[in-house]
Amino acid sequence: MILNVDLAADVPIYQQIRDQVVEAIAHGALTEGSSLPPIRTLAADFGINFHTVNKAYDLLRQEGLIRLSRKTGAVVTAAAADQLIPSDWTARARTLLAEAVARGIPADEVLQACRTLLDSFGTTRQEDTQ
Amino acid sequence: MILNVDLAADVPIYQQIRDQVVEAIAHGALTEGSSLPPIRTLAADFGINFHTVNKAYDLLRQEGLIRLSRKTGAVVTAAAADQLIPSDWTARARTLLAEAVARGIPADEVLQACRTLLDSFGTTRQEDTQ
DNA sequence: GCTTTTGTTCTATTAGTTATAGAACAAAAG
DNA sequence: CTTTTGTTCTATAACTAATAGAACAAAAGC
Repeated sequence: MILNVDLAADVPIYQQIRDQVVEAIAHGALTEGSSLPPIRTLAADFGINFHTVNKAYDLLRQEGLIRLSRKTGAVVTAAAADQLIPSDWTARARTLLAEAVARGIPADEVLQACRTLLDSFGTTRQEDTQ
Repeated sequence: MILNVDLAADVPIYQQIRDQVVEAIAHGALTEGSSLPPIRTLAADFGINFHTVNKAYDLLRQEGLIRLSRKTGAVVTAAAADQLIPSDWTARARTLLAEAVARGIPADEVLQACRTLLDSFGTTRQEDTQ
């Protein structure tokens, strides 16, 4: 699990941590039962305050992606199978896809870019650790 | 052009305005040369401050989607053909798609949702105003 | 010419967010 | 009993979002 934070980016640090954990779960780099580092450890590694890491973990807990407890720390939960796509996700996707189309990028290119990204998530799972 | 703002939403008002204009351009409801309402008019319609609308329009101008001038107001610019997908767009798409996959939604369902959204952008253009 | 309309720019204030800091608590492992 | 861990509290500084008011400048319309 390699995380990076960019203190100068316009994305908040706690959001960057949250996003990278989400991507690691999608890639299969983090699976059910995987442990995340203790908040104080991760904060020390990044040279940031532990409250910032705590905020990122708390957000992931609210989203149901990890569970938190004393001593066992932060553990990735099982993804419930056959989930429905939440309407707020669709709304955010609509805005993001519209942005590309409004800029003049052909719809089929946008869809291909999505396909490529989704394909990249399937390539780092247990069976084919490359 | 019908715009709506939700004062209680966690998305900033100026961002909501910007997003809806982007989606209107993607749908073809706004095309090259279309005029947006004057900032004071739009602000009065929503019951918000004109500086907030000004911020949204300024953002759209920075993105190259509209051009602003006194008296002609805000006008939608032509989308440059054959644009490349910007890397920051890909990064945001990666995070959004990863979020769906991490929640247990199958990749093919996510891709189908993207396809459906992209298809919906093509249905309101000049040739087939339904 | 004068008024109106329009975007633009300036200062200012209030409320909320982000990140930091320090202290303390509580549960559980060793 | 100590250490490790998440959790909770107060506090502060810097930044963002939204509002408010004033004023400016260019161009249209009369």
